[in-house]
Amino acid sequence: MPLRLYNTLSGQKEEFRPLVPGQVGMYVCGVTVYDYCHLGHARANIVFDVVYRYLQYAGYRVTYVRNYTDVDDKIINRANERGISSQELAETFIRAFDEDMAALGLATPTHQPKATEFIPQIIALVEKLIARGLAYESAGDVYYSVDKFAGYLKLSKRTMEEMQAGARIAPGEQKRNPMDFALWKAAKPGEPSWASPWGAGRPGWHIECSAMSSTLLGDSFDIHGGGRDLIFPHHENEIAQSEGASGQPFVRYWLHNGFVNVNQEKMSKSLGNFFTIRDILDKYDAEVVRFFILTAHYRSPIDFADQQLDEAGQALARCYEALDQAGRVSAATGDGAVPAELAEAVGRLAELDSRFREAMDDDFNTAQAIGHLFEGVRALNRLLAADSPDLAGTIAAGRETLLRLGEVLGLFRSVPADWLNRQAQRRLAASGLDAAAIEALINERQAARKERNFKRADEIRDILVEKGVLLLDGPEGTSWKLK
RNA sequence: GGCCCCGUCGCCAAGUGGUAAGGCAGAGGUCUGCAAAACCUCCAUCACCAGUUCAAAUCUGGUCGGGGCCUCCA
Repeated sequence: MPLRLYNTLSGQKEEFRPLVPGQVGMYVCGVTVYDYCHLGHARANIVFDVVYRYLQYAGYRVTYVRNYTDVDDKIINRANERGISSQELAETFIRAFDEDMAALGLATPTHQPKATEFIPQIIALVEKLIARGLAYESAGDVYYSVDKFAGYLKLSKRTMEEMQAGARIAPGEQKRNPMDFALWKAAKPGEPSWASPWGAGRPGWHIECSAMSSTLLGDSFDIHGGGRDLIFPHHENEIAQSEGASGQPFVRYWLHNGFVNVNQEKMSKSLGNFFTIRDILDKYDAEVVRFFILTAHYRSPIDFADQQLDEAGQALARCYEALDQAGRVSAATGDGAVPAELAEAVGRLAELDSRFREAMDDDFNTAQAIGHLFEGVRALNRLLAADSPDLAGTIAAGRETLLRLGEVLGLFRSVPADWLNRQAQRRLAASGLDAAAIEALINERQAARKERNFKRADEIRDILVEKGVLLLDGPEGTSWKLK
């Protein structure tokens, strides 16, 4: 079954046919580096990380470009507030972004260009747009003349009339049409600037992406991604710039991820209801965050709530428990015979890869793919419960499959026992309980059990249960975990 | 105001014409001295109304409810 993906441009799912068979060029709008990233950035980047991983798993050679926009009004303003240079500010937050993405387990893109490294290409692009009559200079600024580009608003599917209401001309701007947008801004005192044919200045917002994508991927490429909120104006303007300059179709497939909501409302800086990635990773395991994000389809909104993250942690633990158990099964010694009642479970595991691909081929339906992984986990647990040496080979193969598919989603990448242990530590720290005191009670209970004083043993269990501590009696003694 | 999206079990969430995946929580059972984990069994007719169709959660119209975009934003 071919890969199908939802193209914002056409408004429907389409079969994916890359420009060059077997290869994919993909550009994702990164961040404007003026602050720490929030959960919304985490979602966008995780979603496209999975797209990147899956395309590779499906056999494509992928060139993945994710940019840093490191020159912009917001950066300049923030830098001025802090009394540092915008370059210094940008570098600080580029570093922070890199750390956050690494913490979330993202694969590194093929290229991570910075806008300020592409100033010559940006200037050349603006010159080309002027030469083609699509842009005009006005008092040191250069604006894109949107009514000269026939395809304008084809991505956001609006009309100029609909947009006019919200269009504004900011003080100091010399636009012919309120909808025109700046390609180049004349330098004001104290701003970073570069020499250009129109005097000292700096790029406008959208142009850097057109310049970087065409340089690194060509005038036409396969996939362009970003958050929904970038559809207008950012991506619309990119299309106008890139297609206006090259005369070629810019992007074949536009992919946009949905928002992260908090209490049913969009999380955004203007509403002040955002959580930074750092805030979240302080409280939750990075893989739990990734898992949570991938349990919803990428185009749907997701509502962030503690309860959801806790449940995601429980669910992920179920996977790691099974992987841990499966990893402990010693090498096959039997003849590999499968009892009839386990044939279904074995079949599940055998089909897992194709089911997973089927889900992912349907517009990267990670929610469904994860559903299949859980069926795999159950099947694996069934085989483990049978406790038969004959099944060791099958269990090992099933475990390998789960790990391989998990890797495509960026999941199951820890040593299971380590992950489970880390979770336990994290919860213990959060609970404020004293591990030594718990251990002491466990020792007392062990002594009681030895004397077959089950009354006292159960009392101790009850005491600990009340504190949220569960005792686990195993062949190698008693361990414990938090409820 | 214009345009658009959504409303599926207690919670989360797939499914977009052929009779409801999965996770969490819950109930019963197996296992266990007792527990936990695991396994087995059970647990929804898809906001409402009216249509189209042999057949609708899935299509059409309407009602109610929630959200987004139109301005910087993943």
